Amino acid sequence: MKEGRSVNNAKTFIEKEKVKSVKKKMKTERFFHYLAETFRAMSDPTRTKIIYALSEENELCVHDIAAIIGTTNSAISHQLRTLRNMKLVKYNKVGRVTFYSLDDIHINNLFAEGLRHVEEK
Amino acid sequence: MKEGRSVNNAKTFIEKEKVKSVKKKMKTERFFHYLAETFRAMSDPTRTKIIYALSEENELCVHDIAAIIGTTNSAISHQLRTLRNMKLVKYNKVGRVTFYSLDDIHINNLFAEGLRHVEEK
DNA sequence: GGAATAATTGAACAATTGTTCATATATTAA
DNA sequence: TTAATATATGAACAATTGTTCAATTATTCC
Repeated sequence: MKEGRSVNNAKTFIEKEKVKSVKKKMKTERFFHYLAETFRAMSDPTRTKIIYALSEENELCVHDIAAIIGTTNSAISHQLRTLRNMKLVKYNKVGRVTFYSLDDIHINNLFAEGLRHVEEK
Repeated sequence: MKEGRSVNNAKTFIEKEKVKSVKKKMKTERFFHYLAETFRAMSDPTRTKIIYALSEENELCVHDIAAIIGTTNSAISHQLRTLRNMKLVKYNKVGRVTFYSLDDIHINNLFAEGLRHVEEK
């Protein structure tokens, strides 16, 4: 029998034990902020397009990404900065061309899991 | 040898074949928007806390989530609506108490992949 | 019925976001 | 050196977001 769940003499239905137990397992404020920021980096259509393109082709320059998505180099460059800051992409400069790719296999996994979810909904 | 990559007579370094090939694989505008929205649903610290709490305890009422996180019922209720709209959580109403839980195993997987990424960075 | 509790909702507000446009920096070619 | 190309960046703008506060709805207890 779970405490607090059934009608009882308490003023509220708060399940104190559950609250206590989960509270103990909670991570730091900083952790949740960083986790949220990671998801946020993937939360814009332009950025999901960029990530998808990179997941298909592995390495692309700014100009090509803009051509694929059909927008300006500037918009792509701004978004790549966001992805760079959140360490979702890495880059390799060759002459005046910067080639971008997904940072590591974890990003591929995380993104693939999102793809799978959307494809199945 | 990759076309367009080495110095050539073209005016630009755009790799036309790559662009063409990735363009062909691109999903619809709608798909990328929905994918972005899914990640966006997980892109706020309060919401990552809610999802984390639900991943630890499986079923929690609004009041308990607010107690765990340390904020108001109203703020939690607003955020739960966002999560409900994006089908990340489902609910089960018992009397005047609404119990929330993660919608399906895919949400658990997606969130767990995010956790793993952050824990390893 | 009336009081209390749980949750939801709407309005309002500051804060953040993503794009565009113009400009700047860096590299290459002539 | 000068012109062209590739990318990056700063300012500005509308649009969106997350919280708070107050009010509302729904249910239970007396």
